[in-house]
Amino acid sequence: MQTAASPVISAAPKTQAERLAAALATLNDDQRAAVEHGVGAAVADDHRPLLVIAGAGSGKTSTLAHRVAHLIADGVDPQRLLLLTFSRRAAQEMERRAGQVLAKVLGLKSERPPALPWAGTFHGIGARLLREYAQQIGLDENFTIHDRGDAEDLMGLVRHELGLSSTVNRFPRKGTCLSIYSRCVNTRASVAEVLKEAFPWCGEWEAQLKMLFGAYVEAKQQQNVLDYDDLLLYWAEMVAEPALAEAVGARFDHVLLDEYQDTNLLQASILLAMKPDGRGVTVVGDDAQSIYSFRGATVRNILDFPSQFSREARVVTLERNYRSTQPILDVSNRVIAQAAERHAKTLWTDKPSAGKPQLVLVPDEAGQARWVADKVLAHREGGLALKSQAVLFRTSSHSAALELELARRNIPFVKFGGLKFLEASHVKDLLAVLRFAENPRGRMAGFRVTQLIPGIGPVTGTRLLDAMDQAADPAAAVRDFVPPSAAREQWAGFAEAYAALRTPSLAWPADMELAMDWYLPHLERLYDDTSGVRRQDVEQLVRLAAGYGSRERFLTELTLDPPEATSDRPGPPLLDEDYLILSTIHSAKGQEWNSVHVLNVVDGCLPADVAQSAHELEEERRLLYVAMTRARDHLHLLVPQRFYITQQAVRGDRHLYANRTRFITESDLAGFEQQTWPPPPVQPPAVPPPAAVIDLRNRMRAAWR
DNA sequence: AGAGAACGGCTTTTT
DNA sequence: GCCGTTCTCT
Repeated sequence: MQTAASPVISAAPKTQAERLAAALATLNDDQRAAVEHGVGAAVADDHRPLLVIAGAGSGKTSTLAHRVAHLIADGVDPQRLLLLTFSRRAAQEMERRAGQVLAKVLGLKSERPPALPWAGTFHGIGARLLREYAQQIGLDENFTIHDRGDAEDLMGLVRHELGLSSTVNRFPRKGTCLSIYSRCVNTRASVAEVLKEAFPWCGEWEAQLKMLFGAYVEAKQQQNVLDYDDLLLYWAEMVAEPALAEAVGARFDHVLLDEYQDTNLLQASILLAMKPDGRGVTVVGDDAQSIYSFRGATVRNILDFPSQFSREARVVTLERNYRSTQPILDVSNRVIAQAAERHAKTLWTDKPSAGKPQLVLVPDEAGQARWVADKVLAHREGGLALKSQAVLFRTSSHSAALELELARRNIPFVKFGGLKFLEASHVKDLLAVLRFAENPRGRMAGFRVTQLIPGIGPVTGTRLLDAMDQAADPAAAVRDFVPPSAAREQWAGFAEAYAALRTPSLAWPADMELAMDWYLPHLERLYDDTSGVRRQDVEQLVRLAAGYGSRERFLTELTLDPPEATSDRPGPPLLDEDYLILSTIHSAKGQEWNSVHVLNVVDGCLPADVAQSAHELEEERRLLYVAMTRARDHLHLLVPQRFYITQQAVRGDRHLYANRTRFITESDLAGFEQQTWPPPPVQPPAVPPPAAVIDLRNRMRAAWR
């Protein structure tokens, strides 16, 4: 993006105005329009909200970072700048990039550019604001946060207590119940509407579900816990009060939101309540990349944005792509061109092309794994670091065969998405100990901890929690509790550890050592065959703990932003080590690599066979589009022709003959270099069909009859 | 009665 | 590999 060397650039700019001009010169006209909107004396009276439609690879992050830097250089206090991103990783990246621009513009040498204290995810910022305003909204500021697993377990418990687990016709499972509840909250729709739209097979249970959700909400309140949805819901309800909306809104001069296409109605209502006239609001997104509707996100937010505020928004569209070659854009554009409703745009580039993307037919998943591993190594020979290559897939399990192949060939990799570190039961165990100390009223954590002690089962565990509900001093209640005789000895140790963890003078991360000392013997006993790796995870957690200021911060931030890669491989790779990226398409959002492989580009995988409605299928199309547009120079789509189904044990192993994804039509094929691997034999060997099949397997069985 | 072992069924994507 | 149910042992 650097402009051609010119005499003006050759001398370092002296004044801030010159440095600012130099920074802006690196942007194209549309990007510059987005960066400068309403900033600076000339246009300072333009208070329209700003919508930036940013196509894939159009320099969105750079544009947003420049805008942030520009605002700060113009005098906006970084404390008064709210930057909402989709993930914490994205927030950190934005802070880093804005910092770089700022350092240049302000002419900083060794001083650090100002930090962005209010950059984070919707959920993370929500948690911070709610703790700060807790007293004003009748919340106990020491609340703990339930992750998806905890929330499901609590839902399951309430479901059981209401007698819904023993219904004759099966009542929806706890995970389904939570999904329905969550969708109601995030889309602001009634149970009836959500059932009709998204869970038609649960339609008969509307009345019971409402009762269940009421009891679930009460249980959360009694235990002083919030779930993910509550972080948005309480925030939204808070700013629905005019006085609080005014107070919270006035803290921020500018609100910038990234990935707006993946926000839901609840999030849009928060934004609207905080900034009803849209002044200082910037949202950036691409409706063609909306892939989170299963979480309640709606493309309507971005489509309707221009007319939501009391002032009409200004719309800037970024269509020039700086990432991919034209042949990659051509096939990607064709995939998305079929989409039903969108802000129409066609990406273009002047980046020189390096041949067509490949569409590779392989016999099966094992062949796919071998082909990809070969190609990855070939690219590395050609000078591409492993880190600049990625393998993307729709579903976490799709990479299983590839992971085996990579391990076999000693190709290091890190996998993003799928099962998280935090979902491993031993990690949950240890965190539950800390959470139970942080919030003694939290029954999910408490219950989990009690079950670790031999001789304590569900009944005794519940009895303890009931006793603690009545008690003024939780540690004393634990100490005085009389467990069954089988658990007497273990109990004393637990009571001691719990009391230590509740000591107010305890200085983090000493808690972590205490909790680990108590937990490790239980880990050895519970997971004797796998305790080695699990122990490493626990140690990893202890190391992680030192990076946080307090127990509360550690628990909150870990829940809201869990480490993304699991460590069943040897720990996080060292920074200087090279490794291949494996990622679900969802987790690949916003990223780019020099070479991208997409696995299982077949009907049933992409689109996933669970996607049935027209609306769901459209989202699958966008997923493929997102995957393809991650590639800079090389794109390889893999089509295994046979697909083994091992999960349905009913009939043993079966395989299906798969078809190329329906999103790439016959006429789209011209855009690809098609390859079949292994190459068909030059002269097909004429193997005559056997006259009679000799059934060796039967002989083997017969030998024992 | 309550704890713990054993078995059968199912598995998208994530803050 | 995990969840929920059923079976068995103390």
